[in-house]
Amino acid sequence: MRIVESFPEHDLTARARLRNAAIEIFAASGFNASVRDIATHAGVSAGLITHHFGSKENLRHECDLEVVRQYREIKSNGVAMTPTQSIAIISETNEYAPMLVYILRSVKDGGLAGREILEHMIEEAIVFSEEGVATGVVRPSRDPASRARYLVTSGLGGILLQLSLRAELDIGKLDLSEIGPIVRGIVDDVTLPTLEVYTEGVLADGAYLDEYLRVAANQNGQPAPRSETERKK
Amino acid sequence: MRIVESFPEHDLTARARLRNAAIEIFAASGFNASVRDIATHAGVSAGLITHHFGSKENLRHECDLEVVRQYREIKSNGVAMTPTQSIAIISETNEYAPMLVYILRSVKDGGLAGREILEHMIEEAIVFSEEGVATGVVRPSRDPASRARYLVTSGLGGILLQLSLRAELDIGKLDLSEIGPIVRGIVDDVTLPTLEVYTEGVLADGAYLDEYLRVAANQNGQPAPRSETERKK
DNA sequence: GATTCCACTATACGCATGTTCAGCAGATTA
DNA sequence: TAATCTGCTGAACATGCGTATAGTGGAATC
Repeated sequence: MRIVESFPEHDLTARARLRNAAIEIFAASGFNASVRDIATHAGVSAGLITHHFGSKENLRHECDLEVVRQYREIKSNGVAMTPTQSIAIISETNEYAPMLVYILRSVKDGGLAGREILEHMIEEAIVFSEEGVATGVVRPSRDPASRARYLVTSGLGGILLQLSLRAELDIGKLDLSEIGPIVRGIVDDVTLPTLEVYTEGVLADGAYLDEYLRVAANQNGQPAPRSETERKK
Repeated sequence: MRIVESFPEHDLTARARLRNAAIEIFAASGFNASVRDIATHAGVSAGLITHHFGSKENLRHECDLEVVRQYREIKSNGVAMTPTQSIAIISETNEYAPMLVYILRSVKDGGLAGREILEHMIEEAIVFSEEGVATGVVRPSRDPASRARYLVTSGLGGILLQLSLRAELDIGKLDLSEIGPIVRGIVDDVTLPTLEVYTEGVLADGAYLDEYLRVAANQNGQPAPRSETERKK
């Protein structure tokens, strides 16, 4: 007996193995990796990729979907937390390394998977912040959505930047087994200053914030409202 | 009469015009732009680039040097400030758009110019923080160097991430005249949450920080000291 | 005025890429 | 057993890339 619908059910098909090989190569070598490299790594010929996926772009798209699915699956078991913590936890399981690096690369250059996961993290941060405010752990904000977006993008962006400096993400191949220690090193370095800033702030008093609020209140149309309209689209 | 040493003095030489065209194209289209595109934009043939610079890599290197030089020149007039403020100020002058985007792109993919400028910003943040502590504007930190690095990388990384989302930095050409408004929009959106976090923090009390300090003090060798040794290299 | 020099162009070479296509081997079907 | 189907291969094609090279025209030098 044979399975007619080839793809959605069990993922032991050659097609799925090909896609997983692609995820690994994309993670290790970046999204400019050649289809020949992917095919070689999967032990098949280059033409088979076109045969199964039609084009490299389609293959990339299916990798995106699969990676997002994996991420959601992992995340569904745990509680909502800060992106730094999520990355730290995921980086502890070596099996997740390809997915993790794929995601980081995708976030960095604005890929579909990266956008999706980033927005997911922001949504997560919003509810996490609301809950924290309700239980008295987190301070309320004048603009909770903006703060959530800021905290997520700066947290994740900072890690990405440090990763660019430590791992040579952009040049040549990357040994996926090295990514765990590197990420954990970054998280370690970042934890103390993050906690300091999150609990004590950086500025000694509220002069700058008060000044900004005063200016923003006076000019009702510049620049705070501009940022609001821009945020909507 | 003719100038023998062609390059360092006044920058009206064809070679310099070629390099400036390269900076503009790299900024508009990314570092994968072809030498033919650069040559066309400069109104010359592709072979001339090889003739003057030897290789595309060398051209890129000279662009890096020039952009860093321009950045230092602009910065030398002003006071040290946070990277977000620096970017905001530079983004207000349209003339600087190519340099600004070139820098942002270079930081994003770990280029020489990006690394140099990032380290420069961190050094700047350290002295700025020291001065602030001395005058009572900035709170002292348990690890000032780590905090400076954290603040710079998260600030700049966050802007880069938001830029990836708003401008299609990675796909196709970018209209350099649009970058000013986009960057200013990002800065506007980020200013309030930044000021909030910097003056009030995010967490309501010091429980998490105290807990971290207690754990770090107990295990003298893990993980805080690890991060110290890693930071040194 | 003849010669040398040099910025510059046009063409072409070698290479890597994504994709196409004719064909093959083995399982399935008749 | 014969026919069919299909996952798969190997070679080839078109394209875009960085670079090498031969050649040209006009200025500088003698």
